[in-house]
Amino acid sequence: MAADDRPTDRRPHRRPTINDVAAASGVSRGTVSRVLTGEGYVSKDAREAVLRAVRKIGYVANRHARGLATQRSQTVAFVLSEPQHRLFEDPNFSILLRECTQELAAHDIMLVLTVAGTEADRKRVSRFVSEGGVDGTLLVSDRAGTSLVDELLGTGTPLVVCGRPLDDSREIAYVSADDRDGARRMTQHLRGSGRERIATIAGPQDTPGGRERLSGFRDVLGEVDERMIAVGDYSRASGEEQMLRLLERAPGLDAVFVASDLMAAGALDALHRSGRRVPEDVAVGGFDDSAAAERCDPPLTTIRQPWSRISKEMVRLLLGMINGESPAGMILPTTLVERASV
Amino acid sequence: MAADDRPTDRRPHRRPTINDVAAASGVSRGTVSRVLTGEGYVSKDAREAVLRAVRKIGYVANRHARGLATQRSQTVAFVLSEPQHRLFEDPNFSILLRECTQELAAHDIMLVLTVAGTEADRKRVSRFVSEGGVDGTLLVSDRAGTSLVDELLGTGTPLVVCGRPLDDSREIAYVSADDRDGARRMTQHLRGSGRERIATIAGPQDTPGGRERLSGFRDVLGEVDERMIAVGDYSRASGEEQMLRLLERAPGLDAVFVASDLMAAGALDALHRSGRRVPEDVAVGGFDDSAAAERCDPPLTTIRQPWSRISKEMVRLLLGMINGESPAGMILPTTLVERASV
DNA sequence: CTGAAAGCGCTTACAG
DNA sequence: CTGAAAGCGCTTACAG
Repeated sequence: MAADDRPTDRRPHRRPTINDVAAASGVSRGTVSRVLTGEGYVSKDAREAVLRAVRKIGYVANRHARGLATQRSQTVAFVLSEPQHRLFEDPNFSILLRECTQELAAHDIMLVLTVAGTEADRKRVSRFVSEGGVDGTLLVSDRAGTSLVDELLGTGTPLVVCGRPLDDSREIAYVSADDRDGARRMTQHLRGSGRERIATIAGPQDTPGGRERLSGFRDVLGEVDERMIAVGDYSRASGEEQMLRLLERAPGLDAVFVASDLMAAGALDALHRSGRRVPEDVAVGGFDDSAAAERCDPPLTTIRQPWSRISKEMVRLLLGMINGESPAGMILPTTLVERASV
Repeated sequence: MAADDRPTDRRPHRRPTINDVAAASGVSRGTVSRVLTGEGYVSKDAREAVLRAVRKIGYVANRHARGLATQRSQTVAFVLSEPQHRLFEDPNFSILLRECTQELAAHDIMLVLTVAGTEADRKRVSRFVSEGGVDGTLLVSDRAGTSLVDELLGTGTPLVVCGRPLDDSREIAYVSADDRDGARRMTQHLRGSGRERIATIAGPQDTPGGRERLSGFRDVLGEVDERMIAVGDYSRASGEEQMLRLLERAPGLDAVFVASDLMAAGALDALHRSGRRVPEDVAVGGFDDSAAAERCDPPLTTIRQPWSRISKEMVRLLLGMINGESPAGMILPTTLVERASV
């Protein structure tokens, strides 16, 4: 490559440092730092001179230098341990991410998202955290049982999990919707609408949500015929599939509680195809109140998770832990959203 | 809060440093660093002693210290400047993200994602980049005209944009599918199927893709009746809406090239509702080959963008620039995917 | 209110 | 092949 093949200003021109600011404003480095961090007393004159110099030379503090000196990165990781496609399917993640970003921004903390779908990803993420890249991490995962939680915990950095950890033997901070109570509510609602043969399509039984929602269902109905219980994997396709199985095993069912809206959408397809009218022949209750719920035909009666509140509490807990507080678990109430499927 | 309210090991126990490793392995700090970075010569004995010590005391290098010394963060940002919901709607982003993560991982570089939907977000992201938080950034945005590009460019850190920048007056690196040629291909395909009254629902005209695809359409048809041209905003709803407008203005149309699959899905709804059969009465061609394309009824004939290749080239360009190479633009070919809607 | 100095934990020529 | 030392760019007691 010829020398003049490279454009004029490609050479890595030196960024201004705090020394440049000090020189330009006629004060010491210490004083510059004090006005920038807002710590300690600085005279009005000095402050103004510094600020002017900063603006003039376009100074921005070096993140590594600051991090090294303060032992803080002012950054928090939002890690998604789900296989990636789920992130993009589930609108809940979107809300969670937005809310957490805003909440942290209010504390002048940067939020970076990392995806840890594969084992290699997980390794990289926990190394990133160990290295002090972030002050804490928010973990979003249904499979809280994976090694990631352990690795993250092992780094010694504060961790808050979204959703109830499967293994609660350790002292781990989390925020979760009250899945069990939500499931109870919906089941009661179905029964309250006069239904008597209520089935369920539960979520995966290796996830806390999957288990809790099934427990809630059982809480209300007591002893239930096992043929009325099917288990899906939260995907739309599995909702369809399991609905067909239920119809085969219990053609007379008149209601079904489906543990996620996405599966419920699949179940609706199956019901339509089998000639059932919803809600006339079969009532359908979902869970999540995702965007898909409204678009269903008929619009889905479902359980809303308080995502906004969940995000806020996650951030609050994490910031607390970063400042030395001990971890805690929080369970937040859900609400029933009535539409037309029951 | 009582003193014993805090659990036993909450105090921020000091992390081992390179000095601890040096002490434990009986060599100097310099030597430890050499084995860790892989630079310079180190005797086999020394290397093994160091590695043993590292493992024993669980040493992980401090990211800030290393970053300060090397002036590199070994991290790249993946910034999404779209309003967030789009990320979660568009499966293309998912692919792009996964591929970029993998590609960078091969170079031992961490990828962090940040969302810059609001103006405040954009400010925070560019500050993050200015501070040296990352060595370069991959920007995913259709509205490459926003201030974000300028701000990012202004930081002096390497930047590669996904999609062709609207304003190409600056020397900016980008990778894009050949939108114009893709649109040409599809239009030709529609004409090749015997259609004679071909309309289009274009994308937003303030996006490069929106413009290019319309240009491609025009390239093939030459002078076209402006009533055959509608403009949507890439959303499903707008596809439906614009299709209805087209049908009103040109009831005799027998084909429509829709600039995105999502809009095409909306257009299909409108066509069905108006009693048109697809493809018998009206042929529909999409763009993107998103997951939705296959699920359409009928499955959508569309243009596939080479996302995997795009990701690879973006990373390659970025790493090159980080190492001093000059920016470049790349345009990659698309392919026609035939399904049942034409 | 402010300067001088030590320190954060690494890397990297430079001698040897 | 390896140690001693300087340096990366900040922050923060400590004097004054």
